[in-house]
Amino acid sequence: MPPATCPGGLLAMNITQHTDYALRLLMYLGACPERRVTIKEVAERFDISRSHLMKLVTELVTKGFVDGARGKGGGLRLARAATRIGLGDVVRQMEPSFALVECFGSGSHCLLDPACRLKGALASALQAFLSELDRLTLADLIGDDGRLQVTLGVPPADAQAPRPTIVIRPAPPAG
Amino acid sequence: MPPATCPGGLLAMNITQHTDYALRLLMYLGACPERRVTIKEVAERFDISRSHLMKLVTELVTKGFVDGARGKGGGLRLARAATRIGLGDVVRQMEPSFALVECFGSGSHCLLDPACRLKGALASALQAFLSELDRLTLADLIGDDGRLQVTLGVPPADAQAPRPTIVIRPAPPAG
DNA sequence: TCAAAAGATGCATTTAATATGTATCTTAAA
DNA sequence: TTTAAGATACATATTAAATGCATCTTTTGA
Repeated sequence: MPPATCPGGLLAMNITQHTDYALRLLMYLGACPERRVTIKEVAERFDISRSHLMKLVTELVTKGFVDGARGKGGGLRLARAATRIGLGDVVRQMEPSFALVECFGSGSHCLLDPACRLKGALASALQAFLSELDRLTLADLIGDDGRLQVTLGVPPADAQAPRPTIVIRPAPPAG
Repeated sequence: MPPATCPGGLLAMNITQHTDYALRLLMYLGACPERRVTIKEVAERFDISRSHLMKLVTELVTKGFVDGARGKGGGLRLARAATRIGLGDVVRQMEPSFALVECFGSGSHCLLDPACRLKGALASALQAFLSELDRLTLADLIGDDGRLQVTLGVPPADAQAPRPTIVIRPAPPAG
């Protein structure tokens, strides 16, 4: 008799820092919709490596969440309005294993196998998880009271990126 | 200004093989409630290493799901009826990061921080996940039609462990 | 009381996923 | 045509998960 293992194992349910940062980046971009934000800026703000963030950005661009522009004056911005970016979609796209849940729905052969009631149970729980996220969009995370901008430390909407050529620093960096 | 990171990162939502096997083991034990099952038997049946399974068993015993007996004639069985083992509880106990969700409920300081609306959103989604699992017990996974026994390849209820050493055991102390 | 069967414990190793870093290339605006 | 940006590719480091091995303890039954 073959071992009673389930082919392919169970659900690899996993929200990694990858998705974590993806959502934060989207929040950051949504918090300053009037300009393009550079990867460098976000990397410093989030205190993660630029190259690391770069991969994430590339992925978000590929998947249609972010619009990136190269060259001088380039940078990132949301590819569409924050109200049209569903949290469930982001998670599903960033964590490929989550998208697999769909195949557990009706019609899957695994539900017919009594040993796979376990899979079915976990799959429906995962559906509940995603459904809850589907109720929210990026706009819900951002809010409209400007408090997120303060927390993230993004410059207010009217202050353009201050890039003075002649800098006078009265207080030397005490570090 | 300090980096806009969230202390402790986000939720590390993660169902590992650890929990996977834990649930399967419990299903196996629930499928043959009339006898003690040895770790060796289950390890062979699931085709995983004995030592690996051993650690899992120790944990399940510590957490009160499994009753293990040492010595000759020892083995494992469920610590209580399958109807009284909730799937949500198992997941919460086996994946410590899941239990942390509770602290995101009302009263947590993080919900007051607008930047942490993200945490709140994920936390409520995770609650939905666990609530869905809370609706089921181990008994629901096992069923009562004996099909799981066939799938797992456990001996049927009336056929005692075939160890023909010419032992005549009229009524083994089932407690 | 001793031997064998079982679980318990501790540690070392392997493996795989994540995360990070470096270098180079491409694009586009000033 | 220089410079500021993102894109790509590859190498490395870090960490968690999984596995394996050796040894100890408990308990039963001969």
